[in-house]
Amino acid sequence: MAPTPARQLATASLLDAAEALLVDVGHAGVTVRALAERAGVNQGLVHYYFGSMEEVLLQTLERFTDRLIERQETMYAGEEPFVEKWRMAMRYLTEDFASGYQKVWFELQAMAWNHPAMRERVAKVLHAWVDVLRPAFAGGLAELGVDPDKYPSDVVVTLVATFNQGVMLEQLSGADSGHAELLTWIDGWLTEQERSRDAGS
Amino acid sequence: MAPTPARQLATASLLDAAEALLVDVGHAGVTVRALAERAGVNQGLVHYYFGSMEEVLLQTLERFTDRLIERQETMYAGEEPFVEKWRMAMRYLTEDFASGYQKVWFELQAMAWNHPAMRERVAKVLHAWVDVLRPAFAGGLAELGVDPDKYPSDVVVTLVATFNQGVMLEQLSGADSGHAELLTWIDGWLTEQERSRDAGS
DNA sequence: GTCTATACTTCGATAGAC
DNA sequence: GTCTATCGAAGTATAGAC
Repeated sequence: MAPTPARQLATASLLDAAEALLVDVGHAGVTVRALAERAGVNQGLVHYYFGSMEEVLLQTLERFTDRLIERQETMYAGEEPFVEKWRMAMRYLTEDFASGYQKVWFELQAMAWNHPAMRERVAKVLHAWVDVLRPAFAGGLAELGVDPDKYPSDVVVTLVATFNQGVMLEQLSGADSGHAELLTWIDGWLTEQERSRDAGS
Repeated sequence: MAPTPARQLATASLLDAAEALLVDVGHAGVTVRALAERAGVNQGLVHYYFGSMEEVLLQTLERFTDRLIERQETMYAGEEPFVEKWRMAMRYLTEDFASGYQKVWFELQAMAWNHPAMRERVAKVLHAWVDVLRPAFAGGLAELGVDPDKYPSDVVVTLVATFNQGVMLEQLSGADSGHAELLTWIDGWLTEQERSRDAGS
């Protein structure tokens, strides 16, 4: 369909509303009626523009994960030193992301567990994440003087990516297993690596 | 109510059926009708014994997490050396647990994100997990000769607990970020620690 | 305790006026 | 494109026979 202004406005509002509902009441609460009310559009338009609720949810996942990947790429694309990027990513994980995106992301993942097409998309996002980390860490760890035989960059990347999912999940599930202390420890470890590298050069 | 044989049989069957449905179709598919059919009991009995669907789900969470905690405690309670326990836990995580419990556990967590009482219970389980790991790692890492100033046991515990959740989640979401390689690496690291400890004694 | 029948609600989806 | 009205399916829960 042509992206007429009306269409553009209505679909964007509905997708925004879908995300808002995921945050507030979870994916079970994303119904045609709730969606339309939240977006301030008529119920009939949900089917007029999307055809079905499933399509709304698929496009919500699509749009949201596009942004997720883009944000991740931007974070590691700058010219700052590697350690700064890592620190920024950790801060982002526990601050901005924790305050909303997190819930959207996990509700979408939960839907995907029982929906093959969504599942495939989620898997793609997780892989894309790792693909962004891989080159950044390969260069960054080497620059920090981390021994690649002792701590292979790909192993560290897997650990970091998996750990990230774990942190988000535990934040969402309401458990603090000591993440603040751990992230502080990582921060200290990074500082020490920098120090010993600078002293050695 | 008294735990009559009939009651015992029906409730256990229904809770078993609830777990089976969580695995097969997710928590949205756990309905009164599906539950009764799967358990082979009459629909009316669901309300007769539990009063409401919500109560069924609460008790499903309760019973399942009791088992989760118990299993975790058993795993670290034996007389085997610490490294053996850790290895066993890693194997359990990627083999037995991955083949069914995982889905139940995450569907229950997903329900809990939008349900305060369930959320509290999930948080308690995650904390109980860490509480089991803490003393085991405190003793185990020291015995392995890991420097507690460089790698504080509590930091390692947080990392392991959070990483575990991440592994389970990524397995469920269909992404292999390289967990096999990472777990192999950890295994090798443990072997090396053992070697250098034995050489030093 | 067990079972059937049914009341009541809410869901996704569609038809048709405007 | 927008809106109202409504259909049919599926959900929880309950009443009452057995």
